[in-house]
Amino acid sequence: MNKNYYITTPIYYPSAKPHMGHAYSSIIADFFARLKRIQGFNVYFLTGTDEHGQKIQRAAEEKKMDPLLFCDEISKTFRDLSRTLNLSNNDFIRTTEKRHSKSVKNLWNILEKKGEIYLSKYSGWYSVSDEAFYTESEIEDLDGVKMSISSGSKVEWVEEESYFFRLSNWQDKLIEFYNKNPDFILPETRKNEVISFVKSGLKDLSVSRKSFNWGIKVPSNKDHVIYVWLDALTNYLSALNYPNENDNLYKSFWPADLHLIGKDILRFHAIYWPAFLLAADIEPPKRVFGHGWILSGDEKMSKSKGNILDPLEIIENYGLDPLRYYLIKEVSFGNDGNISQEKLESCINSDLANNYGNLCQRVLAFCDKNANLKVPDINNLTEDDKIILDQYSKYYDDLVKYSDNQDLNSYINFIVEQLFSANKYFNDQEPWKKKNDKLRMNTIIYVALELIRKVTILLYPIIPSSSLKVLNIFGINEEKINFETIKENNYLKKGLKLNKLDILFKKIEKK
RNA sequence: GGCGGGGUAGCUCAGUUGGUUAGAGCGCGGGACUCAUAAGCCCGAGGUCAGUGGUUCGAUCCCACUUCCCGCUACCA
Repeated sequence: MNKNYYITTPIYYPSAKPHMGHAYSSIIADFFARLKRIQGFNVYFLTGTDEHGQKIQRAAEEKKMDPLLFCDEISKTFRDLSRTLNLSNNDFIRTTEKRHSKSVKNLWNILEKKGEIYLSKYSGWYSVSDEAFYTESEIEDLDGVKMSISSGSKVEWVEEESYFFRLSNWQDKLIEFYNKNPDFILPETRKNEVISFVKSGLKDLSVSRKSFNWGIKVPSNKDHVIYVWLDALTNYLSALNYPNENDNLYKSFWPADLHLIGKDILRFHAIYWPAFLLAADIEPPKRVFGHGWILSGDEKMSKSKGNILDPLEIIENYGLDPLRYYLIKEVSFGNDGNISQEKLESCINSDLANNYGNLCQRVLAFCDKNANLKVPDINNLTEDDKIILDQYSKYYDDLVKYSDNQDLNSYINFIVEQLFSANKYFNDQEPWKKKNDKLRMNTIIYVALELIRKVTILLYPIIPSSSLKVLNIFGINEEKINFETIKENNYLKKGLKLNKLDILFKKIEKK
């Protein structure tokens, strides 16, 4: 059985500072990376920055900066964000690195040698900011300025020699590939879009530019730089030391298990990328998941509307784990999600402080007062005890299935249910009325501690640092977290001295 | 214009391979308790499951049409 798992975020385009969308992609990817790790997988989790292209070149020129120095600066803000988000990434790749250009050139050479790339001429309306050509019908004239109708960005007439990738040859093979791999594109609705686009006919794709030079040079023709998307997508290979196919990383982790991306870059990942790879005789990734956008009050966040929720500000004010929890819980994964500060606060108070945090607190405090803060010796388990403890083994296979299907919402719904029932259990058993029945009281404490241990393991991928604080009371550190142990009902050994636990999540005072 | 997804409680969303009283969380009203971050637990109010028609013994779920929202895509200009 292959126990390796390779997951990637998009590499971010550093023309602007990080926003909530970047944070969301990264947090979700980190969730799956951590979840797979505690399930025993050897996980390779990659993120990074995409730094070539005309947009970057112009932005650097405006600041009178060397483009690489310009990228250094902004790439660093993304690297910092990874740390702020507590990402467990194994690598951070930049497309300006040598290992990357080597990899891209190699892929290019293979494609050229196989006749998949040819030199021709392109003319058309080009938008620098969109990095896309538009047909006459896709642009409009506003006061003498030509604009793209769809994106509203300025286009200019470009006529230049360009290399083309024979995408048109791959139409049928792509359809065949999608049919053979029905879960290659998720969610389903995105897959439908891609397939209908491919079926409507693919044109050869321009894969080089002569009009600027901030990029990787075409090996056989220094007048051209390689199209940013062919460049960028290859990062997923470069990080594994491609083209060294004998390298351990490459052998272990390619093809990628999951490219997690936003729906806006689906076409590149679900059409161009597998086409490039198939053409180069490289196995395509196993899955591309296009998640939705994070919206603020039903609208895309924008400066003019003043509804921007800046991830750094939110984290500063509320903490990282609450943001992670909120985004994972409240956004219906795959769909766009509306977020707001009010909802975040309500989520922190109800779910994290009152439900989970208080559960830990009440059980620990009770154990402290009545069992010297040690795992107590227990009596026989009652039916009630067993039923609640066994929920985890009962739904174990489902939980694994949710992990493999990126069914984030079912996964967290299970957790929330368990939190409610753990609180209910403690309530119904009324251990504070069992002063005359120490054994029963101890058993209730024991069961409650086990429940906290189990649910906290499930919570770890969502709120890693808070979960670790809780697992620490049992002496479980990050390396020891094992998903399978949620099936055990007697993991905690009697007499184990428990560590104290501070308040996990402070409630937000209502204004 | 074509294709796809969707319109379910005040809000955010589940769900139903068609079957007796349609679910959760939050919010709201009431109750009993006290180990706990005045947390937790119990009970309740609240929905013509977008509209109309059809198939069926029976439709929120299937079909047709209408309407609104979203995504992908085309054409005309």
